[in-house]
Amino acid sequence: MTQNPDLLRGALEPVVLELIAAGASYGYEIARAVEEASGGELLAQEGTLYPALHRLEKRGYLRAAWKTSPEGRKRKHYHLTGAGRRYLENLRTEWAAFSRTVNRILGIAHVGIVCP
Amino acid sequence: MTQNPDLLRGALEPVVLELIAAGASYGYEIARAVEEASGGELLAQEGTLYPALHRLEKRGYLRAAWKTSPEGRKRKHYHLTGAGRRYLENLRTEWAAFSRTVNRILGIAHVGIVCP
DNA sequence: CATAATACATGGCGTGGCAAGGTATGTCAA
DNA sequence: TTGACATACCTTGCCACGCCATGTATTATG
Repeated sequence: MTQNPDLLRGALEPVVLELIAAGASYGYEIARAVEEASGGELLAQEGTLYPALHRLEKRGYLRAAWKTSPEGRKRKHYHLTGAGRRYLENLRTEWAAFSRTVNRILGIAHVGIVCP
Repeated sequence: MTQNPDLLRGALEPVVLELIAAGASYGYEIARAVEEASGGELLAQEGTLYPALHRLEKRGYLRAAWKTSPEGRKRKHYHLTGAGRRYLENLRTEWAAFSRTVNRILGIAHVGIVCP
């Protein structure tokens, strides 16, 4: 697991938004999705994730709604707004360019189409 | 140019160390090297770079020596220590794993050997 | 002689991850 | 039943660090 907090700072937003776009809906589920999607490499601590969701909501990229699960648990469900989808697309582009640049400088394998 | 400070946080150290390992030596030169190596994508502001160099020196990854250029300017030249080389290698590995994971989640092109 | 480029440095601001702690409910085994 | 555990939300304080602004010198240039 990556234990350097500074790495997560640049990637948490796009990852969270991406997973919500992919169907993860409420906080606890999103936290699990981050772990699972990263093969345990990424960990979104609760004290990190919940404030992040609130920020994204406040900025208009997410909308939230309280619902009750079949088992009777209250959950706050998030979904992307239109602005959120556009923002995610921007973050994706930004991250792709950035990681490509850093990889190149660090001499890490080229980002490219994998041989068929 | 990436204008998101949070991205730089996770990558500044490895990039700076890498460029010093590649021959960049003093602050001003390193700042230029960051710009040039990234094709203008990355920018190490002086208020960011100098403290970063001081931190790396304090942690024992860099050693510094004042010299005077042929034109008579004072420059603080840095070079990697043994620990610095090992640290850079760790950072490289960490970054490679991290960026690979995030790229996969964001659905960005696979990292792999480019077709010959 | 003024302006720009070179070269170093620092202080205050704001952001945000993390540790720690808090509240509440459902499930399940002993 | 009770106690432990998973689920599910939240917040506060700490600290690290990038950025902006500013300061100080020296050399080069027009």
